[in-house]
Amino acid sequence: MSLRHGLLDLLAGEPMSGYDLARFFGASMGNVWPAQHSQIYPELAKLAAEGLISQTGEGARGRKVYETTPAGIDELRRWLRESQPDYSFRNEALLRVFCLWVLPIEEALESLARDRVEYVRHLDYIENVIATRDWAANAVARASRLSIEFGRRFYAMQIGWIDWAAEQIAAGMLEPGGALPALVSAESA
Amino acid sequence: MSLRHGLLDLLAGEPMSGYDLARFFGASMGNVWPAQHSQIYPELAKLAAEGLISQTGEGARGRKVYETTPAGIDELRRWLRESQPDYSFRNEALLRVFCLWVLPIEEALESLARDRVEYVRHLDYIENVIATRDWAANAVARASRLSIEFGRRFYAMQIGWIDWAAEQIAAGMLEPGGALPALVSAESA
DNA sequence: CTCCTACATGTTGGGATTGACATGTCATAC
DNA sequence: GTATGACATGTCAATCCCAACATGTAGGAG
Repeated sequence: MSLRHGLLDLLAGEPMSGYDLARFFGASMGNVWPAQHSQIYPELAKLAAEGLISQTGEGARGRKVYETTPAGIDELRRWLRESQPDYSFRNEALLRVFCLWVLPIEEALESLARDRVEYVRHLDYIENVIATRDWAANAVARASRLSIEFGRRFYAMQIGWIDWAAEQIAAGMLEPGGALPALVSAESA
Repeated sequence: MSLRHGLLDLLAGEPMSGYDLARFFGASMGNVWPAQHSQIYPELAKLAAEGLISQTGEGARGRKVYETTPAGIDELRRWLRESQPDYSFRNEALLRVFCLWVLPIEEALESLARDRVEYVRHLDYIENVIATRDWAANAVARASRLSIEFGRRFYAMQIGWIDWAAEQIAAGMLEPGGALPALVSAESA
């Protein structure tokens, strides 16, 4: 039930169409709550039916522009106040690190190196965004600045962590060392 | 399709039952890939049917102990090699920060303070785990050490970030400042 | 000997999410 | 004029995932 609140937030900051949201998600909120257009359009219809957003404009090619209503803002407020956040998270890249011991050292290092490239790319992008956008424009933009700062620190942290992990592995941390003889796989047989 | 690989990894490290896995998930891998027992049991049945794990023991109360087969290890290896990781992630706590501008400054700060308590708790727990467990025992444990280090840095980073964000907000960053007059909600009317 | 708790494994209904399918419009370049 | 690509909205089937339901066992306390 979080997508709807993300949409309410975005549509409170600036009236937008589903198409805009789908693209905008990729660049901003999509970094903390990804969503495809196939999920966004039905959710917009539901929000509109509940009066939490309203269609305030129409454009070419059937474009529908929505805006969060005062009731929508209140719902956002209610959500923040009355529900406690779910702090759990999924991280597939990290799950892979758990499994890295099944690969030869060289491949494990390559895997981490690929992750590193990804994180550096994110960090560069974020630093560019921070330097380029106008973060004082309105309250929504200012709140976004808080979240994007999280992203900056997050990716910087991950790069540091990858470098540490690679160092550990290079120093022989994952070497079999005689452990787990039962796990010799068909491949190595 | 990541749960299955998490299970393959855990059952390669140590033969376990679904019950063990469900509890173990909460303490280790569950931090990067949460799963309920209602998801674990059917997945174990599927993995067993595919020959990627096999039941190697039986205990009291219908307990079934599974172990990853060599074919399962190979599948783990294939997964790491042939698929690229999905780097996207969901973070509800961060989504909330995006929305924090709808709350009075005081409440926004309280919200961050609650998050901080949570992160400190995680960090303390992780530092205890790092100090207590035997991380040299086997390759699986050594690989886990890499992931838990991520957790340590992740929570430390978040605490630093929260403190920064709270400072920004306290300094008036979210103050309306005349912006967004259209967003006055029913509540403040 | 009974009650309670922890152990242990399942199923089921529903909501969340994705990828593929489907449809139609407008602008521009050729 | 027409082909192409970006714009724009939607649906559908399948999967993922969770909360709740359902069932039964072993051990220990009293």
